[in-house]
Amino acid sequence: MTDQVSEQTTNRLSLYLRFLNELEANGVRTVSSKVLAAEFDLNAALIRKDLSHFGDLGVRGVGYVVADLRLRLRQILGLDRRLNVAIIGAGNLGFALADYPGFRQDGFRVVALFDSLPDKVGTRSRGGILIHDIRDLKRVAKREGITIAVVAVPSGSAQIVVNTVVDAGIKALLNFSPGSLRVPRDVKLKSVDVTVSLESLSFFLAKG
Amino acid sequence: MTDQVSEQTTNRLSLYLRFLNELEANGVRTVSSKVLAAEFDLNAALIRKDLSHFGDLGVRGVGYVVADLRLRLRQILGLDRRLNVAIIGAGNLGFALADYPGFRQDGFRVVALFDSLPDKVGTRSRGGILIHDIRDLKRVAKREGITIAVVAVPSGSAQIVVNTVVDAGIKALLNFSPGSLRVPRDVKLKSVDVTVSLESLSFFLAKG
DNA sequence: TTTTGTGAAACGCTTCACAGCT
DNA sequence: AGCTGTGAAGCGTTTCACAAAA
Repeated sequence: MTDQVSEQTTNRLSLYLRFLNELEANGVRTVSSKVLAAEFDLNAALIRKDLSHFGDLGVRGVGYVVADLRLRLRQILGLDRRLNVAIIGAGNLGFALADYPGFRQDGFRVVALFDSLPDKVGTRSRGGILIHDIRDLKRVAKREGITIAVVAVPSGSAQIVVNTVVDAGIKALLNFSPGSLRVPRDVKLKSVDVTVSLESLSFFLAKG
Repeated sequence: MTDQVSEQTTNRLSLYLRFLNELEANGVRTVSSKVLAAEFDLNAALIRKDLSHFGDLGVRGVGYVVADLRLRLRQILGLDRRLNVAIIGAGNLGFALADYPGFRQDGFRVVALFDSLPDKVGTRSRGGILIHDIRDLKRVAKREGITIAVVAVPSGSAQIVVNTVVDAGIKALLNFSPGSLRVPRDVKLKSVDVTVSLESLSFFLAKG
């Protein structure tokens, strides 16, 4: 078990977990790979393969016990502990993310905002998150136990900000700035590129 | 040419285009697949394959003429015309996206916000985008020539909103709400799931 | 009988390697 | 000589199909 798990598999584990949360809330006891497959428009064998990476989680003839699988997935995804998140960039997007209620549910806690503008430093988001000076990132990250940084700054300063984050010892980054960014191999960078997504939609429209 | 182009290829075309914009601004005349490959940490053959789907865009012994390739990519991606975008959900994220300056650059124009809350309808975003009643979506979409909708509403109302968007005749959707959504086969739905991204980072941290 | 777990087959994407053009 | 365009090989992911378990 736990050989090498692909990114696509881990992304799907997240989706399964979300659905299991719903099922448990609705009092559903067990669920089969077939039901999961229907929910996500996937092949049932794929779901069984995804889960089989982590041991024999199911029961033949029955399916998966919702409560057990849910707990196990939370463990696998590392959600069975607090994850403290910093948001870099106190612009519109940074504020929106800082106050996004979806995070709290899943064990993520936004504990600090960072910006370089003196006017912003010391003030708070609507939700009450304090804005720190980006120069204090390393110190605050240590003190607050920040393990994930969300980068929401203009593309011009993205690489410098990423370097600062890496230097602060943070190993996991979610980036919203457009453009190519470099990180050391032991650091994980995930990027959300809204322009790329929109242009992909435009391509779809253009080709009929 | 133009057989079946994968999503991954179209996503990369977007990246190439962004870099070509930079190169042209810097007065660079030609670029090779090798240079593009270095910029994006890809294999040069992959870049040539991506581009070869659309005809013989390069010159042997020389590379690609920056200005020509840039124009051709804009055409291929359908960016050689105005693309009018509606944002559904006038919350923090909706506002942030509505006023995001990156869109305007690429030919995307956010022409309307929509919400269901009477207090919001009739007011404007900081950037001046008018908030319409979601019930007027079909009418406004027709009038304004909206071809892309960005869905930024709470997950509970996402499917209903998506149905409304589809009913308004919009064929391309970018969704920011978590959860599975259904659209007809002739409609393209792209989803950005921030929770899935964060959980994927958490998995990375958890496994060391 | 139902449903999992899993080798083997199928598929799709990426890389290799080189012919062909400038 | 340099670089593209591309068939073939390589590789990773998904699907098939079935033995094994409840």
